[in-house]
Amino acid sequence: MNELSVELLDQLSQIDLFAGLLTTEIQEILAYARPLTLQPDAYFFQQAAPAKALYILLEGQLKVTQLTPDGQQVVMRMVNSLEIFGCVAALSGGEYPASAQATKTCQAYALRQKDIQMLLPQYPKMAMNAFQIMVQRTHELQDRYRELATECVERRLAHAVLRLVDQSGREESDKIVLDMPLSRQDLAEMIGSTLYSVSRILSQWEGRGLVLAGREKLSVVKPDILSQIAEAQIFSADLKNAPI
Amino acid sequence: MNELSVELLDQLSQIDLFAGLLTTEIQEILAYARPLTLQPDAYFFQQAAPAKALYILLEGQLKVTQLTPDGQQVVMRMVNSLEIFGCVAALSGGEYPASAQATKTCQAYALRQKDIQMLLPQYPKMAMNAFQIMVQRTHELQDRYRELATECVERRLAHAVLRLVDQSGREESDKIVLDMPLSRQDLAEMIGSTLYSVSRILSQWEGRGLVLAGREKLSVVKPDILSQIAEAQIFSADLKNAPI
DNA sequence: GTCAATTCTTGATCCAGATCAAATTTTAAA
DNA sequence: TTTAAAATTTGATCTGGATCAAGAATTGAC
Repeated sequence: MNELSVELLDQLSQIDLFAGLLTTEIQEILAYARPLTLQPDAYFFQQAAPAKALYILLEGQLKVTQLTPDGQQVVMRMVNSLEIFGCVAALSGGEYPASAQATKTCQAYALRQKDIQMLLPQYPKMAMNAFQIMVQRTHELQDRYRELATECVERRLAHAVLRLVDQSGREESDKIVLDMPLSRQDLAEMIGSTLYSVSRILSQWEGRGLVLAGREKLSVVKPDILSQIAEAQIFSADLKNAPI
Repeated sequence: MNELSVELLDQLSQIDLFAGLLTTEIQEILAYARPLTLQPDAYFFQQAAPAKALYILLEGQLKVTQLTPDGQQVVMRMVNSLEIFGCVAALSGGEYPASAQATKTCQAYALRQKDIQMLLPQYPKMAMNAFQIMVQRTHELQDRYRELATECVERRLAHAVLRLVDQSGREESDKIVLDMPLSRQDLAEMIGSTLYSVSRILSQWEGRGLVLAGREKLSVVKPDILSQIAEAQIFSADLKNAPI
């Protein structure tokens, strides 16, 4: 349909789903895609809605969350540029198991389920990529599950922050800035804790010069120490009786 | 290679991975598979070993576990007859993210990674199935993650027991028997708790006539009440002050 | 600027469930 | 049958982190 710019195509070929495909093939596939823009806080889809489309995020950021029957929220995943989400829709078809809500202004492509079903057999390479992505996703989720089952809140928070740094950290001279609105509540929902516990730990980290925390802002000053906390080389508790 | 019996082929066609395939196709695929038998407690593969094969469980049962750096175990999944496991190996190739240990005598087929890579494009239907299975797996894992993040031990245990009932419960006249060695420790590892907490809850359930618990044995007498506990319709705590 | 709405901090308290410590029961092996 | 090993129960205690409560800081609207 629409002609895609060279830069855009260059971006698109970086998407895992399209790895190894020719740009002409990507164009053929995207002929079926519908572009859309969402403002922060808007939803791509809501939990339990019929899964109609898979999305490719071009620009922006969003979170995938599940709501429990009693209203608690759990953040399953943060999605960044050039990642796909709503994969369940791709084939299984049922309902979205979670909601997807923009945390920044988002530009994305939507691929309808019936188009995907038609396209996947036509582009086996893409099917393989999709499979690969799901395996990867399961793998990550397993790690987080183990983390939640066995690690204390401080370590889980360290892991979560480091993951965010990896995914969307912008390096400045003396720190790594997380360019997104990120409340204590958000962090708590990522690690299965409460905003109070997160606040306490961040305050303590800030006191030790590991991070800079503001209202819905966070920068990491010493990622290496954070890694040590995440990997249990060091406990904050150890510092209490540490020699000066 | 080997001729497969009619009964076996009938069983095999029930496997999700082979859904929609012709029995001749299944035979072609399984020509590449290597059959193997494992005694209880033996490992199909260990965590961090190079992922060389995907397995199809014909008969028996096993558990997929992750070990934390400090030696705690987490049960990621119980695998029953006609399910596949070690899917990571199928494509991504890296290392097994978990170990697979037989809990009963197991009969399985192993499909080597290189054979899978060759077969998948040849049988697009199978590739679709594999994808579907991974989506399903992710879905389940998400649910368990949310459960772990938000629910109390008693409810998580109820969920876990009901899942086991679904997967491998054998119905008797007055109860549903879980035909597998199942220690308090095993259950604890499935829900991210301790054997002490599990023991206390099972004792309490037994006192209320919901289950029959023995050494490495468990039967469910009132699955409906267990469902209510799992879904928080009822709390054990409520009973303390309940009218007689 | 002022005001109101959010978000965040921090102290105080509480509790589910982990940990510890002994029995006790079950099972299997000698 | 005796005995030892493993699994389980159950009481006692402890504690990480949730919950509650009350300000303080930040932000945006007017």
